[in-house]
Amino acid sequence: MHDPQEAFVEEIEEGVGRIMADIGYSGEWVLEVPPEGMGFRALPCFPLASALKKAPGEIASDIAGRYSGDMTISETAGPYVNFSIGGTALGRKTLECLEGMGPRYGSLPSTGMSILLEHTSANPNGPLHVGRTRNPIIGDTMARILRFAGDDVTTEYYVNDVGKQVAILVWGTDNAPSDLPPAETDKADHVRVRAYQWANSRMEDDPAVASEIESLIDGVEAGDAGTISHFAGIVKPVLDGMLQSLARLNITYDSFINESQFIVNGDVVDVVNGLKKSPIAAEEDGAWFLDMEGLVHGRSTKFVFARSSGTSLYTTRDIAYHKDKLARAEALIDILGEDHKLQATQLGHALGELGEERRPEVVFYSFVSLPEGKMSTRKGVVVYMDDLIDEAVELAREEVESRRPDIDETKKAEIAEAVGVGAIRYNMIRVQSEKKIVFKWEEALNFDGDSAPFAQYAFARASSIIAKGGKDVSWKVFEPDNEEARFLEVISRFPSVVRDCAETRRPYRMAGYVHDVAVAFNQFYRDCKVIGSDREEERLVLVKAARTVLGNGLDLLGIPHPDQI
RNA sequence: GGGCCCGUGGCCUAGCUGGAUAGGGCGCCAGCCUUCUAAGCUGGAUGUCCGGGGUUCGAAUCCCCGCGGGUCCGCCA
Repeated sequence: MHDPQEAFVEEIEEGVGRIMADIGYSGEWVLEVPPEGMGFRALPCFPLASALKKAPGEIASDIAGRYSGDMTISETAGPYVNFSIGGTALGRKTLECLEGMGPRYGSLPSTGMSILLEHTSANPNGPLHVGRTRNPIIGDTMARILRFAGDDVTTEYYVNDVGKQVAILVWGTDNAPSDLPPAETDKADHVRVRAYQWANSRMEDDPAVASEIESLIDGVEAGDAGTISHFAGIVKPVLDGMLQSLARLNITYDSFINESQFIVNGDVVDVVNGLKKSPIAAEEDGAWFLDMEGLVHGRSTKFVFARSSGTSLYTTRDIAYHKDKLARAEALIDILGEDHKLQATQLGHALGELGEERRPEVVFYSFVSLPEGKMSTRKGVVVYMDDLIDEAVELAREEVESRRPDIDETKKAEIAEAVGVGAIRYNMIRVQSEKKIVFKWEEALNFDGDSAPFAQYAFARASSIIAKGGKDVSWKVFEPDNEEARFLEVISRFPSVVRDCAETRRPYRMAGYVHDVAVAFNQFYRDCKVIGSDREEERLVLVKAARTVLGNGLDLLGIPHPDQI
């Protein structure tokens, strides 16, 4: 019902399993997806050779000879047994799933698992820059995929409203002269980052400023209500500005939680007291730490959780936050930059010391840098996300202007926005998260090939054919010809790709699949005339299938897909 | 000094639980718009899979040693 490939895979696995028992092989074996044109699944027989004391080729032909299935057939190919699906069974099965699932094709049944996924959580001290964009894009895409794969997901933004960066922002906002260079927009994140940058340079020059900022932090740490609400008043507009930019990328959150909460409600004190009881806890000059000798590597293995001054640390608050999250969901996923790797393992051990069995699962990503080096909001060496979006939308706007002079201005603007935003999201998600990205304008603004516009364009083509068909296309199961079956094979992979992305927590693979579908559809478009052909009704169903899968795939990537582009 | 991640044609990238000719994309060259949107399609050139050892019937994939890049090892966040 959900996955057209499932029944075939099961039949092959059962059949092969029986043969393995018959020939007395109890070792490992796996089915793999063979290269293009060699069937549906393959069984390499090399691993069986030494156990059975026979040549792989001989074993392969033996297994192929013994195999029998209702829907699948086997064939020897040297040391491999290749399994193929007889006739058009896969195509028909795919059409059946499409008919049964309709617009939800690709989604998986509910797992009943509640997942709290924390992402972004950027300090609210200025506009998001391109480097900070990778986190929300990975997080939001992951959330969309997990939901589609049946998990019950809540996304959360942990607002750092009490840290040093924010204190610098607050001091700057309170003390900045009125003649600071004005921002190019009136968005609060852009306006107030000027005060933040100014405060940073003042702090470096003047120790008195540094100590004023320190005392602000102490006020918050002490749980002083006045200081906390003063902070909140300054942070709120900045955070709103950041959220506005994220919303433009179709990224929103189910929940927000303030870091200050854990100071105010006493959770941090509980964590500190709990950790002090740990057998690996120790005191040194009035500060408390966990000695993680043997658990972590580096110059120091001490994990400090209480300062000699008695105030808490970011990491301690983070432990309190994770305990809180653990109480709210069955599983936790955090999206973090690779610079947080050590902290994540320290956090895990600390939770263990507090008697917590579960651990947050972490998806790490490497940084996005500029060709000239690291980005820094403080130094102003940045490409702001807002500027990148504006630039992408503007470029898309010029494209639309020259390609589609026929449509009205509102429509053009809508398409430009969709293409610009899509290009950015696609470009940021398509690469495996552990690879670093060097930001280059020409790549970020690429509208050809392996890009969002490529897939959006295919979607629009599909939409336009259906519109031209003139009537509602209803799903139906029919006998596909060769070209059609080839296309349906790509469509049949969607549910298993969703499962793979969700289970391995690798959202970037969805981008690759969407690209494959667009390529397959473009070929189908070239080879198979739809409107006016004698297979018009059947082919319209395939176009609808393409539109459904492309649409759902783009939704999973958070990329808009207008019907015309 | 130590830990973790990355290193694939000029550029970006998939493949990495070892297996059938290393997939894509950008760029380059040559074609295709009286045919459902050419942001498309077809064909072509371009690869010491960072280097060296090892394990194996077989290594881009596993192990060891290097090299290059990233990142971390604060009573900062």
